[in-house]
Amino acid sequence: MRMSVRVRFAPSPTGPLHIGSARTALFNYLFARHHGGEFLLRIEDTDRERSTEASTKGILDSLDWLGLPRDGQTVFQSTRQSRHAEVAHALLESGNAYYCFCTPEELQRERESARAEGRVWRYDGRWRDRDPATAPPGVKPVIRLKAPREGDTVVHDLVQGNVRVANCELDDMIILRSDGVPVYNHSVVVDDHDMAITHVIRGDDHLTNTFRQVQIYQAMGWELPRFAHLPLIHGADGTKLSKRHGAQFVLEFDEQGYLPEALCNFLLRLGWGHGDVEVLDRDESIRLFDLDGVGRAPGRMDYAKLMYLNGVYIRQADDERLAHDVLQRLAHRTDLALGSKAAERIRALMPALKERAKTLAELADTASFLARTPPLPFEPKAAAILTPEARLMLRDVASALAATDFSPPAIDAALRRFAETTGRKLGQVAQPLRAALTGSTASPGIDLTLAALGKEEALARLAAVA
RNA sequence: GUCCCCUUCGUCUAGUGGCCCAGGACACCGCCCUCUCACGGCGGCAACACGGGUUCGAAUCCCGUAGGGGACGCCA
Repeated sequence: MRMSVRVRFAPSPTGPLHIGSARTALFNYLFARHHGGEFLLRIEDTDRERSTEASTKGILDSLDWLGLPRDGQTVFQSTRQSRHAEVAHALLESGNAYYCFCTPEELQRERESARAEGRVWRYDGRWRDRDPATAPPGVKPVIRLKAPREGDTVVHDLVQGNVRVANCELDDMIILRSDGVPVYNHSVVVDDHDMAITHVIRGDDHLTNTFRQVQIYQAMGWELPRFAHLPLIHGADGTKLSKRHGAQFVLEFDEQGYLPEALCNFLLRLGWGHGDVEVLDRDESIRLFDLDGVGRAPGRMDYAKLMYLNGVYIRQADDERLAHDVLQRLAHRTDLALGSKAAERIRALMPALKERAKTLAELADTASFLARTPPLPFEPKAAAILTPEARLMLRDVASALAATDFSPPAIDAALRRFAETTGRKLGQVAQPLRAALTGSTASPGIDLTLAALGKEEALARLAAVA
């Protein structure tokens, strides 16, 4: 019988959801859906010092924004500490773990002097076989795993291949702290086992932890999950992604006007490939995604490519959705008159507006002229176009326009006729018009722009400059 | 320092011994379309890290070297 796939995303709530974590979540989600399995969320909040509820909420919000719904209840690791301790004691009883009475200070000292002499330091297992009765008084012990000292530990990684390390390189790890709180590497194993996780898909930074985790599975006689370690995401210069590289948290991308589907598409293609496919929607991603397409080298963040994809998705997006977002982004602007008329104009011009925007922020910006009242602020280039001659011409254009029903085809016909009869090129008419109407030198087609403004507003704007 | 991993155009990748003097996408540069800006179309620039093997034949297999990354906590 084949067990159905069960994966989990396990962030620690110590800050906003990072773009790298978002990709890990995405890959887990796609893998689960592709195989008809389940995608669970576990919040690893055992570090009480650094974990915050605000971070947990931020993670949930980020996952929702990305469109990654979870199956089942969210597991909070902190609620499972007694279970973790129970397993640690079971290991103690089966002889696979032991009490160690070394103090943190003692170990710290040894580590430092080893480092100073350029030696590698590992815990030597001095309490492995020592009688706890000989323990110094007043020292609360930790529990350490009695790890094998001979042979190798091997991880059969679905992405990285078979990775092997000699057991003599690994020391006896602490699984339960002296205060009874379990250690991460131990909690993870117990939780993954209890949650019946079949595939552990996580960042590459956990690969070396995996050896120690495997030792716990083996000591407990538990079946191993399959592991898949995803390469990390770096900044454009190949170093660890940080603030100076640009946005790095999921909700920052939201603020900057990226669509979740664009970010997901970008993240998927960073470190995963399937022939020549570049643009994949969610259904297609689920259909094609599998671990064998994941590369092994770390990827670099490429904001230009993200922006390109964002443009693709904006063009495909529903007009109403975009208009709604634009209105929200414009809501705080005090220089605009955001009434129902403005909203109507923005809706009307959205099909043309979205053709030329790469982000929602840019979309809002290019739509903002529709929500102004004359006199408009003019960009320098636009002001330069509005020469006295141009303004004079605009009077005649206005009366030609006034005679139409203000539908785009009628406007287009009237403008072409005007240009022809006055011996001008269409551009010589359209550009001054655009400047007067929008305050800018770039906008959607002049016929669409005029129609979206409506006859009354358009003529008022022309009158204001003529 | 020790251990582990990685290495195809600037970036993401296709490529699993002959189909590759290496394909696609983004970026960049030209041209076309055109009332502006975008979109779109056409074209261009540009890579198998290096050195040794194995083989009739290597981007693909093996070994070194170099560079990059990650892990080495009573953090997660």
